[in-house]
Amino acid sequence: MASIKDVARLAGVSDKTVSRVVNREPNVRPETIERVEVAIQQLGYVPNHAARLVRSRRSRILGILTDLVSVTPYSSDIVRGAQDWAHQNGYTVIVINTNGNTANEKAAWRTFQEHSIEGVLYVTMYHRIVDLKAAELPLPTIMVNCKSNADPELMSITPDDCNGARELTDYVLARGHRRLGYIRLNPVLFGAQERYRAFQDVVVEAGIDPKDLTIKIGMSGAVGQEVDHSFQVAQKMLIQENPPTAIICGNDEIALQAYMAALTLGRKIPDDVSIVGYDDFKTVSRALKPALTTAALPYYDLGYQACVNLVSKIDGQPPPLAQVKLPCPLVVRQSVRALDETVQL
Amino acid sequence: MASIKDVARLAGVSDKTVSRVVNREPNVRPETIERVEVAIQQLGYVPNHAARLVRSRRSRILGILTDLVSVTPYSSDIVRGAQDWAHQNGYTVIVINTNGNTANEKAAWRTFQEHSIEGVLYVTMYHRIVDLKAAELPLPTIMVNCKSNADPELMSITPDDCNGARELTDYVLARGHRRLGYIRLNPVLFGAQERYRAFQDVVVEAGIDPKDLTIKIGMSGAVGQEVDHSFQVAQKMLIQENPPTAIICGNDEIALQAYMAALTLGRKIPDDVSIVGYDDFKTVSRALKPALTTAALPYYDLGYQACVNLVSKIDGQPPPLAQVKLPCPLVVRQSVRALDETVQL
DNA sequence: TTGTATGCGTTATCAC
DNA sequence: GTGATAACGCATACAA
Repeated sequence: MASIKDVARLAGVSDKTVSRVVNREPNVRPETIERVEVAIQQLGYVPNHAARLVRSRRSRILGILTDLVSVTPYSSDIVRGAQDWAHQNGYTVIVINTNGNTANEKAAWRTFQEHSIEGVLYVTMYHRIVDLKAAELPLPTIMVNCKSNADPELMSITPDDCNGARELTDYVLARGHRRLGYIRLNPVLFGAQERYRAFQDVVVEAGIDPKDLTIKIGMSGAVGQEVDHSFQVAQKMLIQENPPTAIICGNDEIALQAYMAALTLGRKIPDDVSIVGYDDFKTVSRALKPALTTAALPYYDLGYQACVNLVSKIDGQPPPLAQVKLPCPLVVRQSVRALDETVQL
Repeated sequence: MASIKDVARLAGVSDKTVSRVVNREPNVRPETIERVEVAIQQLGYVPNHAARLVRSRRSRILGILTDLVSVTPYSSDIVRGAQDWAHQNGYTVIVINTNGNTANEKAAWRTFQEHSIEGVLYVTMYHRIVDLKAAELPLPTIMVNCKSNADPELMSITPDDCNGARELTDYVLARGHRRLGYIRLNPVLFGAQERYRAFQDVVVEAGIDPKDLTIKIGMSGAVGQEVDHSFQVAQKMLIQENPPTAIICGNDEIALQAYMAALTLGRKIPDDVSIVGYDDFKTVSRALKPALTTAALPYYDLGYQACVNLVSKIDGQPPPLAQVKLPCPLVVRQSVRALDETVQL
């Protein structure tokens, strides 16, 4: 590999002048720049990041720590968002997946330190609570899709499951539904709790009769190996006396099960029963017939915005807030029917 | 950050001795090792990768270049497989997503060079042909999920779509099906072509009457923005006179459409119609009722094995083969019915 | 506008 | 076994 000295020799200038050209520093005569650039071209010179880093201490590398990527394919959009921001802003990214294993996580932090990383995105694939403390972390860190109750100073960025679920429920109610089914996501998940609580709040505020509510758990078990009984749950719901006119599902995968259950029973969606999901897991939500109305998890933006906040903190600018929530926009498709005598939204 | 010198001073030894301990070189007295390690602990010393790299020229970093991660969520398992191998073997990985954009790709190669990367995994999210030439690449490279017709020397590792499709078709035929539907994946995709050709070959070899075959295209258009008409196609197939007893789908997403179509028409799977997919896209294949019989794309292994082959080449050991194919194992679930008078497999 | 001296944290070489 | 010294490729500070 050609070094800065080779370029200098070929261009007939000193190392420092080449350095100036490469780093676009001022005070170099245009014709010198030209000569240097020709030499760079000829030699195929590319600056050596390591050597640069030894002196300058700015690595322009961000670390991303992820846990269970294998389980939730779409959440890797968090990583994509972060990478996009990074590359648009001259940063490079090192991603390390721990598989939720503590030893791996420890090794990852060490690797980050070895590479003089400037800051870390601590990403979980499920929205959850992780009780880290800033003081225990060796590098500036932002939690993504998770947050710490132990340390309110620790920056975090999470989806606003609560508001998303409110809007979704509001939407269903606004279309005249009063007899509701709710199939809960694994209660272990923080997002599941928030969604469910929001649903409850809205339903109480709207004065829905509790007797008109059928609430069941669709998934349970440890994260990554849950058992899914939402198909059976949905079927039971549908064959009961006075079945719900709309079923709100904890996420899109449950909604898929509800679809299968309804179709198997010969029910039409949304004519016989309306269904909504959550996540906007596109391979499901867009593929279903009719396409699924749901709330979109802002994975990509989570990663992108996390970088913005993290780097602004590293650069010493105080970030707007320690705890940021990103909206989960309602995605209206065709799976909810407006009941008679109802004003269309 | 503590440096090797700080450790040396605290331990009362020279820099070089610390270096020896850190790198587990021989010829250090055990008690010296002990003293040094205590000092390392106390100072929280972590070796500086950049400084190390300036001297040693071995970065132990691998680069991964990906194209359209956003479109095919599961294919990011390629990256996961590669990362796992890397971390198990003391390597670090830098992933750069180009979004299929040429300018991004050029920038990525440059970034790789700046970081003195040892080798590159050129990963495509769809199985396809990319006509690169080894001589034009600045770093040792292996193509993953794609290959070059332009340069047979260029290493590649791809899924064996051809054999996977053969096995799948064989499986369906072995269960007594003779009237077959085939819904093709986007013919633009190389994998789609291989799968279709294999299907044709098997069907001819088995002496199936061409009149008993209904073959349609389910998806078309540019990669990443295709139009999906497989739902309609499947419905038409099912309402025709003498409908197929089994429908072979180009992939699992099409299979999902076929399921919806069948259920909407009140057909039972697999009693009225058997369905198989391809890919083993688990959010679909496992979620469907009944669960989908399909062939699994070996994404994870592709990434993992690519690293093995690439690094063995970098280390000067000749890799077994330039062009490696990995099997797509048949995943038997419940979506295919054995017709009467048929021996169970 | 350009060049020189020095040092970053580490490893390589060779001497003790 | 251990240590002194040079060298890696570049940036910083300062001199010319």
